[in-house]
Amino acid sequence: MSAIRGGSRARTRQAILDAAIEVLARNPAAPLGDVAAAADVGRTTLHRYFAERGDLLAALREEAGRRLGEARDRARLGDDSGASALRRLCQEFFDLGDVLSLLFREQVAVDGEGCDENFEAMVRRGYEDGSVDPELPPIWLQSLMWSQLYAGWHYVTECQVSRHEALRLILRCVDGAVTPR
Amino acid sequence: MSAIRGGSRARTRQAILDAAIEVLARNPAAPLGDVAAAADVGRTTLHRYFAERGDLLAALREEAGRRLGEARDRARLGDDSGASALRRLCQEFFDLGDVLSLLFREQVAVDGEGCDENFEAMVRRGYEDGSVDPELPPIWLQSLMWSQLYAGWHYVTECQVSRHEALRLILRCVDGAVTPR
DNA sequence: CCAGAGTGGAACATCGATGTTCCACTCTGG
DNA sequence: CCAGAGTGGAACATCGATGTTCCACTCTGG
Repeated sequence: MSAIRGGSRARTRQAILDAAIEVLARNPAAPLGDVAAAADVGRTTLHRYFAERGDLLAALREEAGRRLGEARDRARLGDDSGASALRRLCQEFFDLGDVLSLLFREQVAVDGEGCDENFEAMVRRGYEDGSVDPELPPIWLQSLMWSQLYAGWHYVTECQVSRHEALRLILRCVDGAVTPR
Repeated sequence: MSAIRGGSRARTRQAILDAAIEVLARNPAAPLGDVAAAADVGRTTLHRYFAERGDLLAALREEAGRRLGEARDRARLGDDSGASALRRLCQEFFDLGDVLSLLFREQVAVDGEGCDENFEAMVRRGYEDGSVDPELPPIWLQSLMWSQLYAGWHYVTECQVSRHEALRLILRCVDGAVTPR
C-alpha cells in the first residue's frame, strides 16, 4: 500500500533533506554522493527522490523557508517593544542552526530590495517606542542581525563555545548596536 | 631582456590576481576561464602564470594577506583608546572591498584558535581604559567586526548605498556593541 | 627591419560530478 | 510464505572544468 509505505518514503525524503542541510551548509559545492552518505542512503536512492541537483536545492530552499517562517511566527514580532521583538527574533533564528549558514548568503542578498514587511513594521514600532535608534534603517538592521547570527553560529561550530554563551553575546551586541545613544 | 619584459610579466600577473579577487569574491567556485576573461587574458596565459588552480589560490591568499597586513599597519592599533583603534581598523579593513568577501570565511574560521595578537592587545587595552566592555572576549569581537564588515560590504554591492554611508552604519553599530553599558 | 618575449586560440586528454539503467536484495503487510 | 515497495551497488554515458601542447600572431628593444 502506497499509503502505508508512504511513511517510509516521507522519512527517507526528510533524512536526505536534513543531511543536505548539514552537508551543504559547510560546503555548498559538496557532491551529491556526500549528501547521500550523510543521509545513510545510496546515491541511487537520492536520485530517486530528487532527480537533479536543482530539485534537491529547490526542496531545500522550501524547507529552509518553512523553518524560517515558523521561527518568525514563534517570535511574535507584533508584541512588546521593537527591540524586545528583535531580541526574540534573533533567539528563534539562532536556534535554526545549520539552516542559518544555508540561508545567510541568500538572505543578505535577496532582501536587497524589499525587506520583510513584518520585520520593517517591528523596526518602525521600535523607532516610535524609543527602543530602536531611528538612524538605523530596517534593511541595515536585517543585515546586521543576519551577520551577527552567522558570526555567532561560526563561533559555536568553530570555537569551543556553548550555544547559550554565543546567543548571550549576540543579544548583548545587537542590543548595544540598536539602542539609541 | 627578461629584466625589461619583466615589467610586462608583473603587470599581467597583477591583472590576473586583481581579476581573481573580483571574480572569486562573488563565486569561489568560478571556473578559471571566467577569471581569465575578467583579466582580459587568454586562459592559456593564465595557466602560464599559475599552472594549477591551487597555485592561483595560494598567490591570492598571499596577496590578500599582504593587503590585510598593510591595512592593519595603517590602523596603528597601538594608539589611542582600544575602541578608537578598533574604529580605525574597521575603517581600513572596509576599504579592502572585494578582498573582504574573499577573506571573510577563512578569517572567521581560521582565527578560531589564537586570534591576532595585535588585535588582542588592542582589546585588552580597551578593557583597561574603559572603552571596551570586558564581557566581550577578543575572539568574539573579531568575529563581530568581520561579520559587520561583510554585512556592510554586501549592503554596498547589493543595495544602492554609498560606501561612506555603509561605513557610518558599521562604525555606529560596532561602537554601540562594544561600549560598556 | 629582426629576434625574441609574450600572448591567444584551437585541439586534445583527463578527471570528477552527474544522472541513468539494471539487477539483486530486504523488508513488510497480507 | 509471497507480492510488491523500497533500496543499494555496479556499470555506463555525458558534461563541464582543468591542464597541456602547439602554432601563429603581436609588440618592442635593438
